[in-house]
Amino acid sequence: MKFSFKKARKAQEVLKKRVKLEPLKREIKTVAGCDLTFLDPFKNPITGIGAFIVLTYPELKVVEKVYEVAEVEIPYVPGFLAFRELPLLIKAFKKLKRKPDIVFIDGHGITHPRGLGIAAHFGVITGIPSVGCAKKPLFGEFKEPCREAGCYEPILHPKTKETIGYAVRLRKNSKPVYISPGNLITPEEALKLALKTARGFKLPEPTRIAHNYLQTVRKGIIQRKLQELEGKNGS
DNA sequence: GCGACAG
DNA sequence: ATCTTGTCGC
Repeated sequence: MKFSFKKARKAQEVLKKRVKLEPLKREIKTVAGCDLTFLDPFKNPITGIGAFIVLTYPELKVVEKVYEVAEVEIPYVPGFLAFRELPLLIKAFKKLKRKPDIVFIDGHGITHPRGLGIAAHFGVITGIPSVGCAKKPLFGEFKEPCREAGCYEPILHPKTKETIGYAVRLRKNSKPVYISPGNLITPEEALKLALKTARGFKLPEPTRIAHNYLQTVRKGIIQRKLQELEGKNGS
């Protein structure tokens, strides 16, 4: 059965009704970051690797890391990233022994054409508060933040003019990141959390550490494959 | 109709 | 979603 983007769109419209932009209910003690890459990202983006890391908050010390490998079936189409990446990310998430109080996801939360980017989608199906952190804008209107670290500008919904997220500069002269609530958090709380988990890099720590960890895992898997191949050939 | 388009 | 190398700004 072929994947239907028409049905996926319908699913997003239904799930969007379950997004709650309400203040956090619990004190944040742990923050997770996650990321997904492929063994061969540009030539053959099929074998995916998904990773989750858990950090203490506000100290930002790593307390757990997990990863999972699986074939990714659905192609990437802007606006439908969740259908491609969420199945593997959820698999990795289930391996965590300590469930985090909140999760940072690579990609948008509600700053999405149908209000349900991957971070909002994750938050709705897991019931865990989530924040979207994207490296490129997708939806909404905003002004360029000033060049200093900590500068930000609201991202406004084109029709309602409501604040749905923030373009935030976490490092001086770096490109901004695009922060928006996924679920069970307000735009202002998402902004505050992004600023408080920044450590002078372009990306907030949960996202940055998850990305670094995944790079290490990916290189390890490639090395291991090369070693196996070498043993067979006796070269 | 055209351009833009998270990872 | 990657890698490598060089260059530039802070």
